[in-house]
Amino acid sequence: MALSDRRESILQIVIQDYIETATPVASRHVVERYALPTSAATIRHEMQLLESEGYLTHPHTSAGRIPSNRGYRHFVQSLMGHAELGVAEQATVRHQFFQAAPAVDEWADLAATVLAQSLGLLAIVAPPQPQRLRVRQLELISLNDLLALMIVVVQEARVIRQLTPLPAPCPPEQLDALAHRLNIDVSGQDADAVRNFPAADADEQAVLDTLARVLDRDIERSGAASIAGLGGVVSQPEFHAEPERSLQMIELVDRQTITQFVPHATLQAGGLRVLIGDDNPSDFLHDCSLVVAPYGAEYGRSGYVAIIGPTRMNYSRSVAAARFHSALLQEMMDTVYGGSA
Amino acid sequence: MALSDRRESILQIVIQDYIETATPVASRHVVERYALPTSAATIRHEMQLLESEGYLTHPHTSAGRIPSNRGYRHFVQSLMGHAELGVAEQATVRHQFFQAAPAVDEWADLAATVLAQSLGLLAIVAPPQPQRLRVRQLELISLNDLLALMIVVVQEARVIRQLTPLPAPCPPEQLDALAHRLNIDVSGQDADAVRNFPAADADEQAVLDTLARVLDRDIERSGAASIAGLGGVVSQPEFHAEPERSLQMIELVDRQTITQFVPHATLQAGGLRVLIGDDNPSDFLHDCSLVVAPYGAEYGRSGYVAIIGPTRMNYSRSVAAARFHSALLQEMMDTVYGGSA
DNA sequence: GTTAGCACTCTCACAGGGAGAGTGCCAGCG
DNA sequence: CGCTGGCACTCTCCCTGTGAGAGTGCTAAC
Repeated sequence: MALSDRRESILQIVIQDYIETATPVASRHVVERYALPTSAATIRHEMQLLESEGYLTHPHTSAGRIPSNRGYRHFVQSLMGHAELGVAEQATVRHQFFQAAPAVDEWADLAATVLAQSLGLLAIVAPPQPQRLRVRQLELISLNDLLALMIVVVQEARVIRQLTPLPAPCPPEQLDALAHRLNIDVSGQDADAVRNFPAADADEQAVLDTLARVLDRDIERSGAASIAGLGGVVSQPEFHAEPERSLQMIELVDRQTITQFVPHATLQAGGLRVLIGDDNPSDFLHDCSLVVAPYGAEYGRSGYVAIIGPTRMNYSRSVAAARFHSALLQEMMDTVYGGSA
Repeated sequence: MALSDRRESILQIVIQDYIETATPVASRHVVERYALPTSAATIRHEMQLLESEGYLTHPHTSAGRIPSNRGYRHFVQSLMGHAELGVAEQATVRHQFFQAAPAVDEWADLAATVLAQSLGLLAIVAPPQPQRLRVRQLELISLNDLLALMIVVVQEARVIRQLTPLPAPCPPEQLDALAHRLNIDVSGQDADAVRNFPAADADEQAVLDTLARVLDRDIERSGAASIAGLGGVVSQPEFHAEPERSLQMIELVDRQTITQFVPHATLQAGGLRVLIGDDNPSDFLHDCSLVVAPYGAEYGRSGYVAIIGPTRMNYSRSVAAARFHSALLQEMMDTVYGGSA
C-alpha cells in the first residue's frame, strides 16, 4: 500500500530528526521546527496512521515517535536518495591513500580509521582473501652464512617476509645467484607448483620448502580485518544507556570476533547491502544496522567495507562513505596489482 | 619509621584481600577469613594507626579500609616478594612465540594478546625503534610506465614498501637497470646520505627522493605499539562505576594515544618500573597503575612491555608477567636478529 | 479534513525513611 | 598496658512516593 505524499514526507522528517537528535520526535516539535502549514493535532493523526502501518512506534504513551525497523527500511529504499561524499572530502581521502604504503593491509587500516572518524561509527575493512598466492618476485637477503631473509612479492597484492635457514653455508653472492635462478622458475607459480619443483641442490630445496610453506600460511593470515571507531560507536546514546551492551561490543572488537557478524559470504560483487535491526542474523546486532560494500572480488574471496552502528545511524552518509571507500580500494588494488591479476 | 610485624601483616592482608575482592575490607572480615587470634576491635585499632601513617584510607565513615597509594607502594617494595610465572604457563607462551612469524611486530601483537588475556588488564607492547634506517637492498617493480613499486629492505630488520611515480616513462628492463645501479650506491646509506646523492637523471632523482622520504617516515611509523585487553580493563569494577572514564580509555586505545602515557624515555635497560596512582605524570592515569619493562635497547630506542590497570591490580602477577615477556622478547630478537644488529 | 481543548499516562528527578554495615570510642578485664 | 565487648554514631543503599512536565489520544466543533 502506497503512502500519501504528506504522510511520506512526515515519515522522512521524523526519521531524519530522530537520526539527528536521538530523542523521540513529538508532533509539536515537527510543526514548529519544519514550519508545516498544519497543526500538531493533524500531524498526530498522521503519525497514528504511520504507526498502525508499522513505520513508527513510540516507546511509551507520553513519548514522541521513533522509527521502526520497517520505517528505516522504507527510508533507505525510497526516501533517502543517493548521496555522494563531498568533493573536498573525496580529494582528502584519495590523497591519504596515495601517501600510504601500497599494501592491502595498510589500506584497510587507513580506510577503517578514516571511515570511523568521519562517521563516528564502527568501521571494519577486510582485505580480499586470495584463494591461492602466486609468486611475482622472490628476493633472498643474506643475514649470515646460514640464515637468509626471504622476501616474496606475490601477485595477489601482498609482500611476505620469512626467515629461511640454509643447510649449507652460502655467501651473499652465491645467494644472489640462487635467487636469480629461482626467480625465473617460480615466477607466476603457486604453492603446489613450488612444492613439486625439482631442486638442484640442498640450499635450493630449503628455500623452495620455506617458500611453499609460507605461501600456504599467508593465505590464512591475510583475512585479518582492520577495525576502528570503537570509541565513536560506544559514545552513541543507545550504548550510553546500556553499559553491558557496550561491554559486549568492546569484547567483540578487542577479540576481533565482531567480524563474524558481517555476512561476507552472501555478497554480490559491486552490490551494497544494508541490514537493519533484525535483518542481522546475530542477536547481538538486533538493535544495530550494518552497511557493507564488497570489493576486490577478482583477487580471491571478496574483501569488504562494513559500517556498524545503532539503527539510528545516518544511512545516507554511511552508504555514501562505504560505497566510496570500496570503490577507492578497488581502484587502488587495480592500479597497483591489477596488471598481473 | 618501621611498622611492627603485626601491623605489616595486617596491611598485607588488607591489600591482598582488596585486590581480590575489590570491596573495602572490614575489621571483622579480616579476623574471620584469616582466622586471626585477635578480636575485630584490635584490628580496628591497628587499622586506625595504619591509616594515620598513610597506608590505608576509607571511602566513608562506615566503610572498610582500602589501601592508599602509599600502601600499594610499600606492598610492591617490601611485601609482595618476587613471584615468577608458572612453568607450564612459561612453556605454553614460549611455544606460541616460536610458532609465530619472525617479525618484531608480530611478536608484539602476540605478547600483548597473551598478557591481556592472562591478566585481564590492558597490555601495550612496543617494538624497539631504530634511530636511523640504513638501506640494505632496493628493488623496483614496474607497475606501469609511470608508476613503480619500491621495496626497501633495511638493515634494521624491516621491509618498507612504497609507490613511486616516475616523471618519464620507464619500461621494465630500464627500471631493473636503474634499481641495479642505485643499489650499488645506496647500500648501507641512511636517509641523509641518500638525499645528498647526485642523481644522473629525472627518474633516478624521483626514486631517490621517494627513498629518502620513506626512510624518514618509517622511523616514526615503526613505533606502532600493539595494544590488547581493553575489554578486560573496562570490565574492572573501578571502570564499571564511572562510564566517562571508560569512554576516555576506549578513545585513548582506539586512537592509540594511550601509548604516550608510558614513560619509555626514562627507562633503564633491564630495569622494571612500577608507577602507582599519582606516580603517573598524566592526570588520566591518577587512579591507575602502570608496570613497564623495557627490552631490545641495543636495537635502537628501547622497546617495552607495559601493563595498565586500576591501582588495585595484582602487582605480583603483573610484574612477573611483564618481566617474563620482556625477557622473552629480548631473547627472540637476539636469536633472530642478533647476528646482524 | 482539520483543529482546539482536555483528560490521561508515563517518565524523570528529587526527597524521605528504614535497614544494614562498619567504624570510633569507652570502660572493663587480664 | 594491651586487648576486648558493647554501643552509639554515621554513611550508603534501596525503596517508595510525589509532583512537575511532556506528549499523546480522543472528542466535539469548524
